[in-house]
Amino acid sequence: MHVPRGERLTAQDIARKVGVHPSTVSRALNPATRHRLSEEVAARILQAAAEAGYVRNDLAASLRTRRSETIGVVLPDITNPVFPPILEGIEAVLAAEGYVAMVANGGADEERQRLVVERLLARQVDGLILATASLRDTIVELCLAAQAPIVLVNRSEPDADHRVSSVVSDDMRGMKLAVDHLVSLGHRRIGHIAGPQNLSTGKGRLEGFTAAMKAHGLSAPAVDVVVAPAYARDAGREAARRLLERQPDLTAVVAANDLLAIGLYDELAARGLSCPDDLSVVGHNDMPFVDLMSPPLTTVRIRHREMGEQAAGLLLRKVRGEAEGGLDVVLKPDLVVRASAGQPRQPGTRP
Amino acid sequence: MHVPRGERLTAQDIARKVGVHPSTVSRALNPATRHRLSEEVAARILQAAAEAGYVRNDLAASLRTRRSETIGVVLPDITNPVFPPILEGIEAVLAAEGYVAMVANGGADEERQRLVVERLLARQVDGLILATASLRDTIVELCLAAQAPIVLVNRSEPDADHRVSSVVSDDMRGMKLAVDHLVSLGHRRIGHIAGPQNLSTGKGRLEGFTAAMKAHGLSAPAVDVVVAPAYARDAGREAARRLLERQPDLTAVVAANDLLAIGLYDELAARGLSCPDDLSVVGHNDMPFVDLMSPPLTTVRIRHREMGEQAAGLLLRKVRGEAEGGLDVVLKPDLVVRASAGQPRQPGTRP
DNA sequence: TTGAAAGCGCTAACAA
DNA sequence: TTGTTAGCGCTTTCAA
Repeated sequence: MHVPRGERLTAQDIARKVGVHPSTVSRALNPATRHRLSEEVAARILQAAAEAGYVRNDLAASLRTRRSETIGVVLPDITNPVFPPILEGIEAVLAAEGYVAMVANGGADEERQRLVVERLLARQVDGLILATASLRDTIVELCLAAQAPIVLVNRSEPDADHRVSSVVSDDMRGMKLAVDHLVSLGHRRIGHIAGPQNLSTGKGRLEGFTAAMKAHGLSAPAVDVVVAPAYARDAGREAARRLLERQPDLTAVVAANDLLAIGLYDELAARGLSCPDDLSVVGHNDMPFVDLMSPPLTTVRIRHREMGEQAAGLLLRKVRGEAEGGLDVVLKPDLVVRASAGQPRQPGTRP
Repeated sequence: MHVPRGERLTAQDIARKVGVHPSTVSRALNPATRHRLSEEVAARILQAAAEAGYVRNDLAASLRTRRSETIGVVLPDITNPVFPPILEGIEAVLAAEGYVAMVANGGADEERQRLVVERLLARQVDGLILATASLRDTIVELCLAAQAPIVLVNRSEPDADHRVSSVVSDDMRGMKLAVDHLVSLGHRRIGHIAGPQNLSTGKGRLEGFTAAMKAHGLSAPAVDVVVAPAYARDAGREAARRLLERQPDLTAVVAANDLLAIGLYDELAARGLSCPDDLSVVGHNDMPFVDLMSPPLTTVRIRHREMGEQAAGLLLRKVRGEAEGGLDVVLKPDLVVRASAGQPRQPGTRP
């Protein structure tokens, strides 16, 4: 065991210094109770505390008040480019309210996620923001059982019983934007590289794609869908390979995610095919720097920072008892037109 | 004020259930003291705790033990692509040791950073990892005064008195790799878009660039340096504009950072110039997806995840009193050759 | 091997 | 307006 470092000053020390009782110090330091003190005493305490460099022990305060002003954030993978802006949004809102974020990378493994959430709960977080992956998992159950306020971000619970709140993008609309754009360019044979079907975004976007195609009177075999097992570049490439083999007639593909679109780029390059001349591509997310790729990716933009802000705001309201039950926030995505989707190649030709 | 949610079980509750004293429960739950108990009692306690779903209140334990097993991580900007892998590395090492990370976005503002660090200190973090920006700031002083163990990551303290430890990349070597590569391609007139000179990476890389050029017998006016005020795309573009105006003879530019290199790409595109035909470009960091840009960026790779791992490991050793004073870890970078640097254009020509 | 007692530093009900 | 008292839930001597 290590030796604890230099003793810190306590409210007792300040009290002694000023000649008041510790509870008076506590009252002076808390803006909400300060007015119950004479201005003169409050001022003397504040000054003495500042002079001595006193810093309150928030742990002790939390133990007493049962509020830690700490929020747990569980991510599956911080290196996935969608999460940093979400985290930034969360952090900004929390900081403005005096809260801090305890961030834990849960990974994809359910068991490890359980552990992470339990550890956060043991640290008495006031609530949790879950950006974890799987659609119906035990983590939500765990939090619910612990009566911890939670908000899901970038995913939602499938069941309509609205036990939990979530902040998501409108995937139906997103896919409609993508498909409408391609159809307006003249495409009729459009494929979809879908995301994992155990994720709400994977399922929702597939649904949105199908609905949008149907709205244009388009259906199989003009349509083909392949499911990628993960939102990852290599999974996208592998899915693209299967899709292009199965349906060489396709003139355009909508990917459920920019990473998958990049995998599709890889496969096109490997086949010596050109985008958009041989195949038009539309992604989803508008993650950073996709405007710099060759060709710049046309994609559906999700405002991730705002997602994080909304999630943190919603959670804080729950923590304070101002919001109850399952309240969903749905953000509107936009289409960002760049250069990866163009007119279809000559009808009937195959690349 | 919100109503505290459902009461949680305490060690007392478990003690009552099993018919032992709370301190016995504590001993059973702690693997380090469990052996001092009869196996039978320990087993009964463990089972009762598991059955009842007991979760220890870590806050109370921390208050008593003066160890929070929590590490504060201060970042200037989580959306900067270098930080997610660093954070991932930190988080992985901490998690393996039972620690969690409290992450706070400090921003660039010193005052706000102070606040953030103070808040973390108040929460009794056992130590801090600072990835914050400025070279000589008050934040380090603040931590030192509070006697909090700290490790700097991706920056170091300039003064050689080695008060603090840091984990950095070997920028001298990184710039040498970049310059050697360009020189071997035939370049003689090479410019540098330097990073902010109040950051150790900005300063170090400029130094490395100058030294590497000198080693080849190259100096002004074959050399020109322009300083970007921030590691950002637009700052890079603006710096590139100044550099290209001032020195149209340059055939190659080394950027102190990939973001700056991207800004340079932007400026080249705006001028209708081609990379690498008109100008060769080498970046620094190898951030995700620069291999997908057009042209794929030749750059110096830094192993950011490992930086995070090393920083966390080093800090944990300090927290445990196993490491003292200023211990620096320097990681070796590599050159990743892609397509943004080629042979120089015809000598004497200007693009 | 287990229990008893004390206290980490703070806040909040209650008293004065 | 301020002090007194008690206790948040845990761990850790000390004693048995």
